[in-house]
Amino acid sequence: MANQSAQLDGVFHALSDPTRRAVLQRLGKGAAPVSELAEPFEMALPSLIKHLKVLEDAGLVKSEKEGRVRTYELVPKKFATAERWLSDQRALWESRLDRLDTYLHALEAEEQTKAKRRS
Amino acid sequence: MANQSAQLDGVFHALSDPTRRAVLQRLGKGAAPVSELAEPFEMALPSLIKHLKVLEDAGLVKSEKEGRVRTYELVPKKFATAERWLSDQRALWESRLDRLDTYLHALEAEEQTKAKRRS
DNA sequence: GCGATAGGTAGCCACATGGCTAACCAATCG
DNA sequence: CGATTGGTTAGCCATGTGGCTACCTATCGC
Repeated sequence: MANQSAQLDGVFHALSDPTRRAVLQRLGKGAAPVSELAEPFEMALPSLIKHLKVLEDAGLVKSEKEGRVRTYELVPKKFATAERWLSDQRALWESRLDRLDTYLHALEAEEQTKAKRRS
Repeated sequence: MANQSAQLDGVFHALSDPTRRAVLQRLGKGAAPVSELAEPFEMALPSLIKHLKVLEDAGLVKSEKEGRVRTYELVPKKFATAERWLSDQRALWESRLDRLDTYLHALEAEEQTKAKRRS
């Protein structure tokens, strides 16, 4: 778990590009060689290969070469890094809103007490 | 929901920087003015303000100015955009793995049938 | 061995990003 | 009013990113 933050940088950056997200989406349906991954896009091969490198550096994807074909596949575990950060974040503000809610209810209850005293 | 993809670009890009994630984390505990958000960081004010702009452009955060103080607060709804993409992704490959699992079990069952036939 | 196929490298370019300083508002305070 | 405080704008710089073309390498099929 060394340098969680740097990992998040890489993962989120990798996800911030539509081409790369499309590649991931494709890989969600199963492993595929470079040529197949490249097929849906207009761009030149080297451009796509750069994207694949970004994804692999981020750890979202891994590849292996057999003969002249390199096959890529998803590393689902890595997605969890991002998901965890987001859900931790949500837990943070949700708990705050809960406390706020509790506080507001407490206030309201107090108001009612006062109202009764006044009546 | 116009141009989902461009939104994801912005959100994920905004999340890909440790400073910005730290700011979000801080805002998870409640709204805060610029000066308070800037306090934990070494960097010059204008640099941090750029980060705040990125966050606001991505829609993760909103701000309002009162007097000379600008207060920022979280827009939790926006996080859902990212979370949804990730969980959709996961649903995709999980269903695939399920099918694969089913397939493997089917294969195994068939093998056993054959084995019985052979015996 | 030779040509076709699959991929990879190098190097270029335009533009975006993240940092800075300096100078500039615009409220407040005394 | 004048100084201070809280932000903001402008503009500079180095580096990163995403695209390209051109060329190179390695395997495969015949």
